[in-house]
Amino acid sequence: MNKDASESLQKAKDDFVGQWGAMGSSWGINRTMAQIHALLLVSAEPLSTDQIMEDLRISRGNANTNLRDLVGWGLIHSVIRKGERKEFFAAEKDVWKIFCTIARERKRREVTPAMEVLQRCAAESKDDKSQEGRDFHRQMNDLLEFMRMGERVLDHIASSEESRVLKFAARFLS
Amino acid sequence: MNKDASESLQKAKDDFVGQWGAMGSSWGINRTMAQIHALLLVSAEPLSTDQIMEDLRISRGNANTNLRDLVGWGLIHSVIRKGERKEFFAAEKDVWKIFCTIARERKRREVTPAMEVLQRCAAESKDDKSQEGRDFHRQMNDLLEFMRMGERVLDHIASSEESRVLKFAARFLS
DNA sequence: TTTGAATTTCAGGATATTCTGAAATTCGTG
DNA sequence: CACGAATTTCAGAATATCCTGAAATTCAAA
Repeated sequence: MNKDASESLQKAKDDFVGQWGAMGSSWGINRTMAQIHALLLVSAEPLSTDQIMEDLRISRGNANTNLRDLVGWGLIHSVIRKGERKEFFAAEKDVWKIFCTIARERKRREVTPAMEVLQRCAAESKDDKSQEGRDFHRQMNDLLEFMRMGERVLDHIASSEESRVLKFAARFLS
Repeated sequence: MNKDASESLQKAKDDFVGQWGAMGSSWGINRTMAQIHALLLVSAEPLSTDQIMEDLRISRGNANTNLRDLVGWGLIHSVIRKGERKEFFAAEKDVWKIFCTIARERKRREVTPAMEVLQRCAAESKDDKSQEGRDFHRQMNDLLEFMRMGERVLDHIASSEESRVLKFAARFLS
């Protein structure tokens, strides 16, 4: 992963990349994507597609697809080096920024569509006066309201300074 | 799903169950499990395995496995009716409680193991004095610290009254 | 415009996950 | 006990997801 790293450091990095990749699955992220992200997270220098292929023993197609997806998420970006023809990739390393990016993207990809479903189901049952109907409508609205609140809080967190959020968290915990 | 529900209400419920199931995938939950949960969430009465099989058109084995998993998550519980031999299932419907349950379980199943990995990687690189080594160690610790903070906040949220949390959220948002 | 390195695409193969259905087991009841 | 309803288990089938490798495409440099 980096020729300068000592053997034991290299082992620790490989460990991280491997484990982080395995974790990806349970988070609904494919293994390769999580591994590439982990690899770039602990790489001192930007890496080329070929370096990533070699390091993780994966095909070019696989590397390319997942790199594009990671760029799409905003978790990595490409780096162009003077005089070099090929593209390199580097990960955002600031944990707070990573968190905000993931929160923003998961909201866009998963939370918003879910809320649209709830919205529609609530609307469809608005005029049903039976007990069943009222209960269902209530349940949809409860879920909706909860998610709206969560969304607002996350938006606010993601658009605040880390220090301000931490200060608030500290106050909350005390 | 319930013989009393009007046709349009029935359609809204089916819509919810179907869509919620599809959503499950992107949240790393299998479709059937999400569907069963959705079905029980909007069912006025507890349902038996056979009713669930019929409603969702799934096999007994599938129904049984996923019901057990949902019980394991604490999202549903079985209901024994006097004089009835078979088991019925009902979902917790309070949104706040559902949230706390999911937060607790995902923490146990996903966050804690991830933190153990980070902990180990940080330890393995503690004595490496190279720049590479220091950077890696720092990165592991940053991630770890961030997750610890998140964990503490979530724990605190999940063990507080909903009203207290909402009050704090309101203050944060203002 | 030509050349070839770099990147992208995607059909088909490889894996992983989920589901079925029936047999095995459990367990309340007579 | 013996019966049979209810539940559990699990091998194999069905499906969904991911990966490979090679051909097609893009694009900078000459």
